[in-house]
Amino acid sequence: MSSIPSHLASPGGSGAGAGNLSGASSPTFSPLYQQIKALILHGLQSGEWKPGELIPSEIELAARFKVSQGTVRKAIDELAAENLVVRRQGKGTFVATHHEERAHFRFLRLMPDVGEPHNPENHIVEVKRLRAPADVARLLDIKSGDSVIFIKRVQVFEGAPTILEELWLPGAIFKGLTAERLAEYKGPMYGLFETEFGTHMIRATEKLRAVSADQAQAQLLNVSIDTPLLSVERVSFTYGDKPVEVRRGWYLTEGHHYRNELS
Amino acid sequence: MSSIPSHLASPGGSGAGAGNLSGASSPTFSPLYQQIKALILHGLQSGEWKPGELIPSEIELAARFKVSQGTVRKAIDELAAENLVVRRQGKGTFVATHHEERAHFRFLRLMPDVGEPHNPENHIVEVKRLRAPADVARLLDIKSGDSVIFIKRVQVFEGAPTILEELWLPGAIFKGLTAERLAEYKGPMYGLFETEFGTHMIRATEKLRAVSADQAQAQLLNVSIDTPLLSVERVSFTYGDKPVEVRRGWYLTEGHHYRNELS
DNA sequence: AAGTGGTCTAGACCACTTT
DNA sequence: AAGTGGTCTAGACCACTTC
Repeated sequence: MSSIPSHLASPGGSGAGAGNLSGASSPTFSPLYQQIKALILHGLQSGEWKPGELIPSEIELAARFKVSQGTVRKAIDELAAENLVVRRQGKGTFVATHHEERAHFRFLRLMPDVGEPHNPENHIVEVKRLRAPADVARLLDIKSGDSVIFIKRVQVFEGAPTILEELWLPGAIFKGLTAERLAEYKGPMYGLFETEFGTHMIRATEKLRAVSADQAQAQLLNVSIDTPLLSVERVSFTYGDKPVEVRRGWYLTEGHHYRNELS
Repeated sequence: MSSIPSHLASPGGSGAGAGNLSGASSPTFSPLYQQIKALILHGLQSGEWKPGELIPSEIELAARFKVSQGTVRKAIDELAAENLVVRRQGKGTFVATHHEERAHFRFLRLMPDVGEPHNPENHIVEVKRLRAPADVARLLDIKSGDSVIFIKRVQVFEGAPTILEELWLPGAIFKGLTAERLAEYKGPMYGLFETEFGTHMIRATEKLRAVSADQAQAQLLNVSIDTPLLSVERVSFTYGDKPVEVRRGWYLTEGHHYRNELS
């Protein structure tokens, strides 16, 4: 099912001079490598190459798209910079996956104040289907009242309950997700989403606040009411900037902190 | 500091071991463009080109370093990706500066929940010299007891006190910094550091926690005691990963949030 | 030995800015 | 018109991995 891309309208390019400026209005150009990038992105989005798999070599892509290897290289360079693919010298270029040590801590920012980061235990508190509240629906870009999966869980670090999270997932995508499947799954939840539901998270936005633990939160985290908690509201996106998860977390930050790098 | 920046041109001695290009495999090698990047970085660090200034063109740098323009380009690409320089087509490549709208919100992550971000008013509470406590000294990579400048300030957004900050700066670098100068200065403090003290921040690490306001903090922020505050501990670095600021902030997050992008 | 990504070069042309 | 960064090409060679 190799889709031969339609002709790329290249403004530049040496040799065959296709570059035209004489047209009255040239509203949009994009560089050739951006068009190539979009084509590769489409291959990722459509599932032509799945997470963990090898994509065609630069030379092969260059031949397929009828451009030079250097142009393919620049396209892949950007995809690699965005963590969508991973280059491995001598082996090839792979679709990024959450089933890697490398990706584990990209979305888990809570670190122990001393010592090495550890993988949390996962305690599922509740899983149910319900109709999306207005605020969640807006964030997920679905209609208010559409079916969503609601998950409540507690993550335990070294025996201490530390993170309480509530997740809302679009029911249309995550149909069939059960508490049992979640409970038995080892590793990051994004790995499960990727493997079982074909939905690969690529980026997220977060809003952080300091709040006081209410009665229910205090009980689940085994602290007293009004303990300060770090509130983290996350919206995660898959290819095409499509939102696929709303996650509200409350982090206990005694002995842990949320790390961030500014550059 | 004792090197002569203007004679980077001769390839013979530059880089100490970076001499030949066609070199056989040696224990340590770095790609040419990384060596060029290091040389340009040295020009930035040594003050040969100051923030806001134009650096030599790619062609000129290529001639100076005796490499191709493409190699210089790749070196500058990385520097631009790290926000150390800014490329402007048709004009040239400029040293990054904090005196730009563009940079203003790179280190100010607190955003209003609704509406556009606004520039805060700056209220200096206290400025004094003192001896570095052990924890601050460790973070600043100086000796405990060395002179540091201590600054306490409150930032006011739209009339509401929102951020309380305490800064520790190495006395050796920020000699002569006074409350008056701070109070009268408009714009981001990093702009002042850059212009008046020749110290340009390039990156920072932060640790975030949720805490309860103590008596003094509550009073300065005009909230009741035990109000949850977002605690932000920042260490800022200049060229060469040298720490030059420790900043401890307490953010009021009612009506504001700390935004973060994960990718 | 063959295939992959990584580096480096040289040259061409384009888009943008200033002179 | 001249200079700058931006794009694109073609070819060479290197380093790493696998066969």
